[in-house]
Order: sequence, then structure tokens, then C-alpha cells
Amino acid sequence: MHIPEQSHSAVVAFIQSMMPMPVDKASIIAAQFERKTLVKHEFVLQEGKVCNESYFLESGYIRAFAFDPDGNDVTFNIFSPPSFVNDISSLFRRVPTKENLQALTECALWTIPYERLQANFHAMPEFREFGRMMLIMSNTNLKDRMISMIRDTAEERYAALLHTKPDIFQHVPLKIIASYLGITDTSLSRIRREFAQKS
Amino acid sequence: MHIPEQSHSAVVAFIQSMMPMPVDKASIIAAQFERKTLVKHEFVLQEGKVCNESYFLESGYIRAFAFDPDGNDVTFNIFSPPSFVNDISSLFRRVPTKENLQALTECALWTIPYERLQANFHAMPEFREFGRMMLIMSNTNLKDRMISMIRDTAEERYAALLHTKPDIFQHVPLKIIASYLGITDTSLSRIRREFAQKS
DNA sequence: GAATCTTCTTCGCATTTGGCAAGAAATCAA
DNA sequence: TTGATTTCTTGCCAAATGCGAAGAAGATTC
Repeated sequence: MHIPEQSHSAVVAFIQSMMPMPVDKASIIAAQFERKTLVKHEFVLQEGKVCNESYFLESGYIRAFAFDPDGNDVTFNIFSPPSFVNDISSLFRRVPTKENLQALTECALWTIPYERLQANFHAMPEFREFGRMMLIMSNTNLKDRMISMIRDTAEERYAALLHTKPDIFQHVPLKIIASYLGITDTSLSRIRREFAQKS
Repeated sequence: MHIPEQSHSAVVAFIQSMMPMPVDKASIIAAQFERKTLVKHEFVLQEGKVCNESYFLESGYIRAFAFDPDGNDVTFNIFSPPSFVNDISSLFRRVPTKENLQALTECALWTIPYERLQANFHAMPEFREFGRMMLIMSNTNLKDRMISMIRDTAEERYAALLHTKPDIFQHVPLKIIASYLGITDTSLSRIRREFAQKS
């Protein structure tokens, strides 16, 4: 797959969708990001290191995972474009991360280093507000997912994912999706079979 | 139970623990909060309303819950003092909340209305940084809990809660704790029996 | 193209969890 | 105190999930 060079337009559009503002303001923010590409399986962040960059994912798929005490790998997030990919805790608290960020496919990213992020937060109120909205939206998403883990059955979570992010089923192995849903690949396979019969 | 009138000192101490700063700065922030008490079962926030206040819980216990499609009530958070109690999504995005916040015991709160919060964010950099840290910590906590839901067994989650927040078992019905752990009260009862035998 | 590796499904069985109901124990209210 | 309500535990059985292993299908590498 070939990833063409592109302008910052995807970044601008996403910033505006998260935090409505004039296009010129959004462009100034977007211009602070630099383009980067990843090959399949490349790591963006590794356990134990302090996260020094914020990322915007323009194309491709990335997962966040860690190892449990038995050495099994547990995926707790799958990022699909367009979205921001951040380890908020490590990035802003400057502590070593507990997670690995790995490209599941070839990816196109836009990155901004921590220092520049901070400098812009202080210098530009719009940038600061945008950063705040990033935190708020991350919070909203995490809470919604946690409520779903408590309240919904595995099949309901599968159906919801199929509805909200159908594209990941084309690009991400089911084993990883199963882990993200909090079940084994065996169980997901069963759920898919029964789900297909109902429809 | 009698809740004595108190100074802002608990608020000051908690702000400093979250975001290190000189005591005089923390005091200025804390002074913006007003004291409020709740009787048992009183609601702080109800589904459908926009959350207009941020709360600091000085004493007592509060739960966040919602109803699932079958009308069952699902508790997804239990707040124990000292801590901030916020519906970040509703408060900062100004959208109707999906959750109910209810006092499980008599409570002492410190509250600050949304407008004053915003005004202070703009006027005081320290207040703004404190608010940012609130968002970041909430994020960290939510993610840790979500990872635990994926990775850990119900018994492991129970053991972790017993270790990190033993006090809630003295003040919160097991039925609610079970819901928070993502299991039924029946299952929690079994886990407790088996857990006690091991120890 | 052939060999290798990964992914996905399926099977059988054990374990965990849920749902319902009953009853004991504790708490609350009059 | 007394009666009513809530909380907690337990038993029984059904459903959901995990585990290990095996094999088919697909993808990757050389």
C-alpha cells in the first residue's frame, strides 16, 4: 500500500470537528504537527518509556496493548482514523507509560512533541482550549466504554463495535478485536456465528 | 451522624496533593468552593439535566448510576472522600448527563458553579492547571479501571478494591459494589465466600 | 511455488457467572 | 418494641465464557 504525501487538511478538519473555530485558527494549530509514517508492526511507544509526543492518526490502524502477569498480550484500545492517539497519563504527567502503541497496518501520522505542545498551550488560548477538549472527549469515550463493559453483554459490545467502527473488522485481526472487547478469540468466534444466524 | 462545620482545609490539602503548589495559591482556589451537605439518598445530579457544578467530597459516599434498557440500575462509580465528583462530559460540554449522582450516606461537599469555574480558569493560571490535572487524573483512573475490566477476573477486581478502598465495604451495600465491579450481587457473595476461605 | 507462519473456527470439557427464588440477618421506621 | 423493608447469602440450574488442542484457511516470506 502506498501512502501519498498530503497537506495538513485532515488535521485541520478534525480539529474543527472537535472544537469549532475559524479555519485560520485551526490551520495555525495544525501547522504545528509534522508528518510521519509507520510500517506495519512498528512501535510508536513502548512500555516503560515516557511518552514525548501527541499523535494524530490520518490513516491506518494502531493498537494499545500491555502484557498481563501471565505474559498474555491484552489490547485495550484500537485507534482508527481520523483520531488522536495519546497516552494522556504518560504525556502530561511525565511518568513512564504502561502501554505499547503499535501500528497494525501501515500508518500516516501527524506528531507534535511535548515541549511544543506545552509552549503552544501557554501561547495560544485556542490551542489550549483544543487541548482541553481532547482531554474531555477522551474522558467521555473512556467512561462510555467502561459503562458498556459493566452493563452490556459481550454480544452487545460486539454488535455496537460492528455498528460504530465496521472498518476495523477489515483491517484488524479478530484476536485483537476480541481482546479489546474483553473476551477470547474463541468466544468472539462463537458470538459471530450466532450473530450471523440471527441476521 | 453529625457533620460538623469545617474550614476549607480539606479542599486545600487535596488540591495540593493533586497539583503541588504553594499553600496560599491553593487556598485562593479552595476559597471559591462553598460548603453543602446532603442527606442519605439525596440526589446531586439527575439524568437528563446539564451538570452545573463541580464537587469536592469531603465526607460520605456518593454513587454514579444509570438504568439499563430493562430498568435495572447499574452503578458505575463509587466516590469516597477525599475526592472530586464530576460529570466531566456534562459539565464541560454542556450536554444533558446520562448519569445520576446520589448520596449513599450523609455527605459533606464543597461546590463551585460552572460559571465561576470557567471565570477562574481564565483569570488564574494555577486554577487552570489544577483543572487540567483534574481531567488528566480522571482519565488515568478511567483507563486503569477499563484495563482492569478487560484483563482481570471478577475475583481480582474484588481483591483490588478491598485493598485500595477498604472503607467502602463499611458504608456501601454489597449490591452496589457488585454492580460497580461488573457482576451480580449473587456472584460477589460467592467470590467473598471463596476469598475468605483462602485467607 | 513451496514452506512457514498467522489467523480463524470448531470441539469437548471445566469454570464462571447469571437468573430466580427462598430464607436469614440486618436495618429502618412508626 | 414491632413490623416492614432492605441486604446478604445460598441453592439450583441454565447460559456464557475460558482453555487447550486441532485443523482449515489465509497471508507472508524466501
